[in-house]
Amino acid sequence: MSSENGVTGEGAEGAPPEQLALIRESVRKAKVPRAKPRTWRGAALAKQLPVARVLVDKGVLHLDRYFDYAVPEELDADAQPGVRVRVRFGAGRGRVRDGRREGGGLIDGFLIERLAESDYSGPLAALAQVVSPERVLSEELLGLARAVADRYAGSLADVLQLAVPPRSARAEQRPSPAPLPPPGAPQAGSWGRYERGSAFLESLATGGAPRAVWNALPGPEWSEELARAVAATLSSGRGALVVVPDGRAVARVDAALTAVLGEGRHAVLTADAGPEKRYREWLAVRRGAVRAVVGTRAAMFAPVQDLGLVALWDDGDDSHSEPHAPQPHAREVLLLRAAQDKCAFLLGSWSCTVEAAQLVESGWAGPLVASREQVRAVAPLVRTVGDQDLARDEAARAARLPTLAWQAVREGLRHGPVLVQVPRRGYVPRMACGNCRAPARCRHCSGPLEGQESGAALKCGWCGREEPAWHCPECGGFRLRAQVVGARRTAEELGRAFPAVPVRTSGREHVLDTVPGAPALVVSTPGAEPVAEGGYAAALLLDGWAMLGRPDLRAGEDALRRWIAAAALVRGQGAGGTVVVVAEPTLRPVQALVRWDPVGHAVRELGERAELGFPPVSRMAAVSGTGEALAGFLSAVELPVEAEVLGPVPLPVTTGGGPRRVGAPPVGEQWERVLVRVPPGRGAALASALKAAQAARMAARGEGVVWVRVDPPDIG
DNA sequence: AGCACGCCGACT
DNA sequence: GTCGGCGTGCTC
Repeated sequence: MSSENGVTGEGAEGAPPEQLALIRESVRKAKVPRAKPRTWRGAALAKQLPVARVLVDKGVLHLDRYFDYAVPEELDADAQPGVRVRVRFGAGRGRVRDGRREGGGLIDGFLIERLAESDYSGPLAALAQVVSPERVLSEELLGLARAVADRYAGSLADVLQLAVPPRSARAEQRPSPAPLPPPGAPQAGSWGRYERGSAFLESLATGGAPRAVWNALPGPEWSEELARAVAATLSSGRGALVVVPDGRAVARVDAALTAVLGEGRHAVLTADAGPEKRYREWLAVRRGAVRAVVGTRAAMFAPVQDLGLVALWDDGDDSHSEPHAPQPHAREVLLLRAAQDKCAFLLGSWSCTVEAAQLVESGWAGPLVASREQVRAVAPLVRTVGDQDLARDEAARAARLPTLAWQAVREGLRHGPVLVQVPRRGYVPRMACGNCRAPARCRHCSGPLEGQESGAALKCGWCGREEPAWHCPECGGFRLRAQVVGARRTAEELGRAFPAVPVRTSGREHVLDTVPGAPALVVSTPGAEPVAEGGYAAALLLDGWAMLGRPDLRAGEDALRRWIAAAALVRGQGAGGTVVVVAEPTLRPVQALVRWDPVGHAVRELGERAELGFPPVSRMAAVSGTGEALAGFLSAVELPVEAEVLGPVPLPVTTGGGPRRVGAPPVGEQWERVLVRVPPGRGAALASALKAAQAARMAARGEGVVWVRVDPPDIG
């Protein structure tokens, strides 16, 4: 070890650390060249490993650089890897005031590791404070955070902000309960309904790391099935983590875990628990007192010790997408965790995303599915009402309520509650074929065509090219129509049509958890459907057009997922359960609903995405900023050679007032956006290029900010 | 981002 | 000579 860089503990006999700055001050006055490293001669430093490598928590500024600090002797014991520290961080060589050296202000950081010496050639400042001896940042969590930062071209500090909850001293003071010994292996329960279900549980219980995409049968059993997978993993002596989309799902899995495991074996991590309780639960997990976790998306980082299983429910739900930078998706984070910890992976849903299908198609995960007979036995009968039916149906055109729907509701109400799903308001209409309703796409890059004012040319939402002579590649038609919105009124009319029956509503403001099994009309927006005791007798899914006409790539998948989520609450067709969907029966998502084949739908969708160069087969990133800032960024970034830049296109100007959209430019500023697309396998190269350019831009003080978003959710 | 350092023109 | 303009670059 070199005494040149000082921090070797060699100078313990000299001046106290505060005087270091004075020493350096006099050195400077003596005009010794500054390049020569000076020593911390005289500082009372830790005798072993006197250097602390620290991640300074200061936004995007540093982009994953560590800074070395000297460890004063009195902090030696507490300054362990993983603790929160405070350090002085600021410009210049520091001023001297009252005999103390003062850099910038005190800022927070994490102690990453202790070293014998630093590779930094200047003098080291001392750690100012160890905030608490609790080692919150484990090596695994750091590795995961780093992988997530790389995947999303974000900074480590940003990811750690998502991964480590704010400290609460009171929560730290309390001792966590003593860990319980592993439970015995559970029964397979209803996992026997799936072809390889029992084998999957067996593998978990014997320490294996199976990976599966699980297409769950409709009905309420899924939460118990998840709980049994957790129990099997615990019985192997390992920990397990379950991430679900919302508080209602957490409550279901929580109850199932209590039923299967008993009290005290699992923690619940949700954002709405309040900071102290949340940190207390998190600490119990970190300390190894609790080995099983269920929670919403922030729990994806839960520091479960000796992780044996990560499980995710309903990855198509967009609440799995973290809104804070760098906006990681729970599915991708859990994929990274499964790879890093070599643990089992379970991705379950009633429906199926293209990403899930890709995991199976690529061979990374196996399918966990029930036989067609099983599906037919538990799924409701699905019927459709398309345009032709509506055209023939004069009464329906007036009331917008088709006869078939009317009959299904009336018949259903004789046997129990009937669910009516109405879409939420607020999606942008885009252009589709007026004849067959296929979305109108750009012939160059397959982006969505956006309608201008009537008469004006169509323009691509991705590359900005005009389309002067569009015709439909599906049916040859060349009439366009904007997709229409609006359905709440239909439900109100429905309520008036059945005056003897109570109408209950469940939506954003007021979400019902369950409804009794008595006849009632239950009007709900997607995602807010209450569970009915004994299942709904029937469900009516209104305005499929609105759902399918949504601008983004996932319109079909999303519509199917929402329909299936509602239909999964309906009794099986053997028990008379019926679903009526008002949508064209020739459309692919509608057919998939009728056949109850979400996996087949996702597989076909995946094939198409591969052909068109869409994610998740290729990877995309969106970069946005003012025209000037964007141009500057694009001229500086060294993209992988395969990368394709689409655009720029102007973004809609954010207007003041009303709810601010996440990811929208500052109010009143005209921003532009490009999409960058790379082929399979080049995602990491793309992310690293974008990150490097961002970092260089910060250092060079480039004009204006650009936002980088890997896996943009709204690509048309 | 702050903040100090440094290399140029007008002042006691 | 030296006080201080803001252009550059660093922060352990």
